[in-house]
Amino acid sequence: MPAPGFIVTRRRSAETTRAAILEAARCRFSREGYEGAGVRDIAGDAGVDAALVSRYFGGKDELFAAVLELSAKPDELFYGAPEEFAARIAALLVRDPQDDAKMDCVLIMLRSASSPKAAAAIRQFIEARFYGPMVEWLGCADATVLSRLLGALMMGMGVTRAISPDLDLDAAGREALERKVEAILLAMLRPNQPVG
Amino acid sequence: MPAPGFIVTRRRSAETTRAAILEAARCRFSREGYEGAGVRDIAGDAGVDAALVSRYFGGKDELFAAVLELSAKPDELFYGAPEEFAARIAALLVRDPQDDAKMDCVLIMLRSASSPKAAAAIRQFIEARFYGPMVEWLGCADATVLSRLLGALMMGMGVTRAISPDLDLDAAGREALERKVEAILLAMLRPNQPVG
DNA sequence: GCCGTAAGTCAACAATTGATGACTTTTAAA
DNA sequence: TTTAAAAGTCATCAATTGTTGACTTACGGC
Repeated sequence: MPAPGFIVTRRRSAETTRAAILEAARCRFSREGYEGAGVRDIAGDAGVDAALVSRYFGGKDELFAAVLELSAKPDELFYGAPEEFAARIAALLVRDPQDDAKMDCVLIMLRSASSPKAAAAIRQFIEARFYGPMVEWLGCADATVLSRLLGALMMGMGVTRAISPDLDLDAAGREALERKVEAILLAMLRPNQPVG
Repeated sequence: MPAPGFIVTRRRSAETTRAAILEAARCRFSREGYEGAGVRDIAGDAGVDAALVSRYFGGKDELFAAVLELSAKPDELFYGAPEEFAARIAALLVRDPQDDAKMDCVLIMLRSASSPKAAAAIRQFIEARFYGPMVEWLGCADATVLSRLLGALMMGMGVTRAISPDLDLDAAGREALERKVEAILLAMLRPNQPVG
């Protein structure tokens, strides 16, 4: 806490502010999408001038691509045995707080999918960093087809929670939904077993 | 085809142009979302001046709400026995052309969910015209919870096809995916039967 | 045929957007 | 301490947004 009359100011460092902009952009993009998030808002959150965004990243497009690259952590999603995967992802989709960074890439994708400017970056990112690792983890013959099904449920839950974070359910309802999501995920991975 | 020197012009009618604006707006909103679709674009598609949008509907917000109200045809989605429902919806989600009006409400919802301006209208619409009829059709005890699961898969497929209409699959892959979606839908509705 | 009114057009508005170049401040090496 | 480059700020640009008011055109009852 500085004495009265003094102000706290961050030490000037290109790397630090670059990271601050990236973090603020990740937050804004995941909440408001590519179109909705303004460069001034992002810069404001990062505590820097809006001009620095264009300076450091070349433009909003490149910033968006950089955020996608940053928030791409598929190894945090696709691993483990089917049972463990189903339980973990179900908890992530239903229970986890919305601002959890793990789901950010999904949120960013779906919130920006309708923007023509972001579409190119989105498509490339999805294929390389979402479906790709998913298919590799699945490993089975129809992995590509199956990945669309899995991805749809994950993105769909993302949309649903984006619209209303508590899913318009009480605690018991969310608990029940988490069980259902877990069962369905497992059913997708093991098509020959009952869901119940 | 009019002779050279003559132009075709629509007969002046408030009702007709109102409908034309609504149709153009439905199309644009479902493709570009609330923020992405401009009033000038919509008016251009409808073949009228942009000023008429504000004139007839009061503003972009009200136009959006009117489009939601227009494209709300839940009775075209939620009916039939589980087997028939699963087959029909699977075809709709995987096979149908993207510009089919039946899925427009889903597309509009997900493409505009991130816009604060449209969020209020979206939430109200979803509850009243999507989850409501779905829960009523389901009829079972945990219908509300189940509706979130069903809705998530439907919206997720919508997002997926919004990003790449052909799902990045060949014809055989789409056929296989449609079977999988059908099986999963049925599994959601009948949790005690195997998926295979 | 005339004319009031509804329907449509046009120009312009204020606000916001992303981006740029000139300028000032800080930093760290010499 | 000096100084040159890096880092940050500011004012401003051009484009686009939704919206409004004044104007012009076309329709239908008299």
